Amino acid sequence: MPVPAQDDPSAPGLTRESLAQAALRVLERDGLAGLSMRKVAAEVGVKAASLYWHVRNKEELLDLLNDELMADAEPPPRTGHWREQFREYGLRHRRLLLDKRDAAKVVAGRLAPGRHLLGLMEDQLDRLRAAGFSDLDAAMASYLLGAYVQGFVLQEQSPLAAAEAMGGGRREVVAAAGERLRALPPETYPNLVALAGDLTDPDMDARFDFGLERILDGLAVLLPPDRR
Amino acid sequence: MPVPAQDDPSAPGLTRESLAQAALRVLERDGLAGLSMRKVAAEVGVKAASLYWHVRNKEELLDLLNDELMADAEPPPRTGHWREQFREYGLRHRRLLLDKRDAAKVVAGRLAPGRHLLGLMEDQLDRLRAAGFSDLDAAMASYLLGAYVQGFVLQEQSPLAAAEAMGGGRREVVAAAGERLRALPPETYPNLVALAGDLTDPDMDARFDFGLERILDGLAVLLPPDRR
DNA sequence: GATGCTCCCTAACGGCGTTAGGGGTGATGG
DNA sequence: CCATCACCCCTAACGCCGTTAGGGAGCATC
Repeated sequence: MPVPAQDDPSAPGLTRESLAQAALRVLERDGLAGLSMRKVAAEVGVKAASLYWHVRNKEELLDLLNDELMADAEPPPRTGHWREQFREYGLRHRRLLLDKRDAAKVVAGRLAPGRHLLGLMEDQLDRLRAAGFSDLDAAMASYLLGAYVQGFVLQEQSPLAAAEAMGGGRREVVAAAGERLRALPPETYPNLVALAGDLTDPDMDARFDFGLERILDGLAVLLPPDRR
Repeated sequence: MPVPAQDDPSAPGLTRESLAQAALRVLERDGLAGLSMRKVAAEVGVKAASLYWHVRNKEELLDLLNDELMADAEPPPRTGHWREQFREYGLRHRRLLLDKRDAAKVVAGRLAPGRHLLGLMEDQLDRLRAAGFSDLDAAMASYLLGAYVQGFVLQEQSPLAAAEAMGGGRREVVAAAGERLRALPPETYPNLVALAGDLTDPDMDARFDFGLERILDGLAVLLPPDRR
């Protein structure tokens, strides 16, 4: 059988980019735990060992995937108050991580920023400085927002992972967590029992907004009053 | 809750707790990627299959490890301003995740809180309510702090993972990241180039404090002026 | 026609999580 | 005193994984 795979007539041979896109398809289908070199290879009609011609190892492929995840990101419109723009950055970043399956886990603890993210950081820093933040404050604020979004989405998606492990959807898992809190002995955990409803409120949008507004309020303090 | 003796692998029977402690030792020695059922079993002088008598699967062992990581946590002294106490909570949480290798990755995206963390949450909520926060705000604030700390430490530890992959220590990796930023084309990335020093400042304590103070400022706004 | 580069292959290594099924040990109870 | 049975660990194996060694086909260059 000397005939090579026929799957894509426009295929220009494998590229690092086409590998990243294939990895993204596997990620959305099988999740991060199901993403293997063999599956990515099969996705592009090739055997696993062939990937190592284009990529040093799996870690490097995940770096490419990391950048690919940011490919769709678009900076918010450059109009209105800095606060509005910065908030929109946070909202879009979260939305991006939520949209692709396990995206937060892929991004988590990865150092290399990748071209797409670099562009976003550049733009964000530019706006922060224009808003009146000092160089150091702008750098710190950017890092702060990134840490919050990443930590939040990571926690946000954890019930989803638990949901597919056992039966049931996301809502059932969260409701079960609430029941577990309510079932605690009230004499040793009075606050957890009393606040079980608030702690397991499934409206994650509102919860994210809460933290985002707190951060925005905290950052505003750094500006001279006339620029807040 | 039985508390068995310290690590004598042969004398006592295995318990879930001794497994958690063994897993913690393997984690500190080999990191999360090197933590396997076979190694944990060897750590307690047993074969891998035997673990499945005490634990449903690896995921459940990681849940135990997650709780074990929180075992040393102590709530801050209950004196002084709420702000001081809440800040201390953040500092201690970060310190805990930094102290044990890969702790942030173990905790990341894990749903089950575990006994130790439940106790801390209970205490933290109690203080927030005592400080004057509404039930909902207290729950939200607790979640906000958790998300920030987790996201921050996860990013903070990523250069460390990269450092052990290639040669060099943490500082060299961070310095190399700074050089990479400085080497970008200044006409398309003027802000990244200009702020390279601030963005890769290795003083992570200061960077963490910055975000923490912003969050505290943001939370203070929610209180009536006389309780801030 | 030979050389050498590119890009994919087969085959294999050691390690992984997990399961099936078996054996020994000690308490229980007839 | 012996049968039973729950407990706890074992061997062996399955199918998956990341990664490497070495080979071969196609193609451009000399």
